[in-house]
Amino acid sequence: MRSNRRRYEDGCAAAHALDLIGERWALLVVRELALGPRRFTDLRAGLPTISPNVLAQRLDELEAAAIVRRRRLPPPAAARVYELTEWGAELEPILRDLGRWAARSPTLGGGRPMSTASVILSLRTMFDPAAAGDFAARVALVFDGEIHLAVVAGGRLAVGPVATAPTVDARLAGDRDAFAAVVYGGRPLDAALADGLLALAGDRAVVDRFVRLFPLPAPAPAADVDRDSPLPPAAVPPGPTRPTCETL
Amino acid sequence: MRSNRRRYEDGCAAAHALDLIGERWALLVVRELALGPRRFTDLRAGLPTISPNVLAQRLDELEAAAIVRRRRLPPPAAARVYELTEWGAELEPILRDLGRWAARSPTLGGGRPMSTASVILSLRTMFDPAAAGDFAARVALVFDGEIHLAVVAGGRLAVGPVATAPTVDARLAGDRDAFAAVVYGGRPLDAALADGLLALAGDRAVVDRFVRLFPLPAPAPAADVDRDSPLPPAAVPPGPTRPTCETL
DNA sequence: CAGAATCCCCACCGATACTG
DNA sequence: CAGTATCGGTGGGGATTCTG
Repeated sequence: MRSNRRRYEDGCAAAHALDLIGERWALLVVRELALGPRRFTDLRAGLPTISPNVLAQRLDELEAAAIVRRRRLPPPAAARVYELTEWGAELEPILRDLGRWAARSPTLGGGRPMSTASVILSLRTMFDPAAAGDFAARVALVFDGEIHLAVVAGGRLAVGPVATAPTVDARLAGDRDAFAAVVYGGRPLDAALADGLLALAGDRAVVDRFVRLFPLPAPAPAADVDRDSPLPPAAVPPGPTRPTCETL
Repeated sequence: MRSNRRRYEDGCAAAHALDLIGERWALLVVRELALGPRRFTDLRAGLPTISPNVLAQRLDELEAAAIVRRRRLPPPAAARVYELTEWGAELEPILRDLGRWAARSPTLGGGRPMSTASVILSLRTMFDPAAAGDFAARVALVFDGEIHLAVVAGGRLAVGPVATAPTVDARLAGDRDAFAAVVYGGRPLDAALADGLLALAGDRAVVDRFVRLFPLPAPAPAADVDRDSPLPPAAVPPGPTRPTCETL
């Protein structure tokens, strides 16, 4: 049954990549695993609308492709967890590039819920060194009790989960989506604090600065309404050939 | 009908990217357009197993997403062509990264046919500056009568279609897959020339060197046969947290 | 030749129920 | 908690046909 899996019979390596992670949900499972091992139920929580049978099938396929490894934790936490292999973890930059590209989509709509992994990875994706300058800070983000440490220094950002509460300049806890609305939706921090969706401890000025380090890029032009425009915005020589060697 | 398109209701930008280019065949259509405008029939030739209705639907969706633009060529070539928008063309680096990642797949199998676009893009993907050193050359690759010029200089490669025959050090014409077998399959050039699948003109030594500029990386470890390995190769602290801030 | 329309079929997906 | 079983819906594969 597994043998008649639908495949592109194409020698292109990118097509093979789609054979491995092109099925529905596959890349989002990778996203959910990007910050560390997760249990089956954790994955369901991060992907609220996936069916359990589909998730199980994707995990089987990703394991067969050597992207995901299945592991049983030693007692007493006798749980089964899934984690990325070293090679599978190399998909994270691609995931970031996809996110950075799609952030310019003219059809991107905001306001939809994000998983914790999405929020943390989006910070890695959208961090702007120019916006950071020589700003330096340590900020803790707490969502669903999970602590994530963000360290900004030297125009770089490192952010990810930590096991124990670190010493920080500020700590922001509460609702992921409220946090995303402040960082990406331009919602005032005061508003999120006022309705109790976020709670702040420590240096307020640091947080005010921190949430502005992740600017959204300007969207690309939307699709033209009238199709078959005889002349494109920039004149292009007719025909299927376009020299691309002008870079040398 | 088009309104209930299946979508991830997920605020993550990468999920939105998959809403746009995650459907089956979508990214391969982008691949076929990466080297310039193509007609419907050209696309079918590069994607031999796609159904025409599916291709038409993907083109509609990609156009609605502002990734593809539809254009009617002026007479006398009264043909309709599809081309990437500027924003759509920014998917090419992601396509390359995907190909470079998948080239390490333990389940990558060779020998399947590649479209012309795949072959040319694969050269951009797998070009190794270290292998090139200070080698410099101009090589023409002719597949199905389409001329592609590859220029190697200063540890860089530029390759793409050209309209008219350029002055080159060497010229290789014939079968795409035979060319791929020489570059990626380690097949001796002599064998391909002997079959008549490839024809060489100009400096043979240049071609011998050129085809070695695109080394395949070593594959990643395959999936472990015994699942639930209690201890992974490298000991990992149990639990869903893994600090990732050690880079600072 | 370009591409839209139609048919059938099946694999996949989604949802719910169920079980060790 | 970690999946499996089942069933209905749908989108894709493939073939064919039609039209400009």
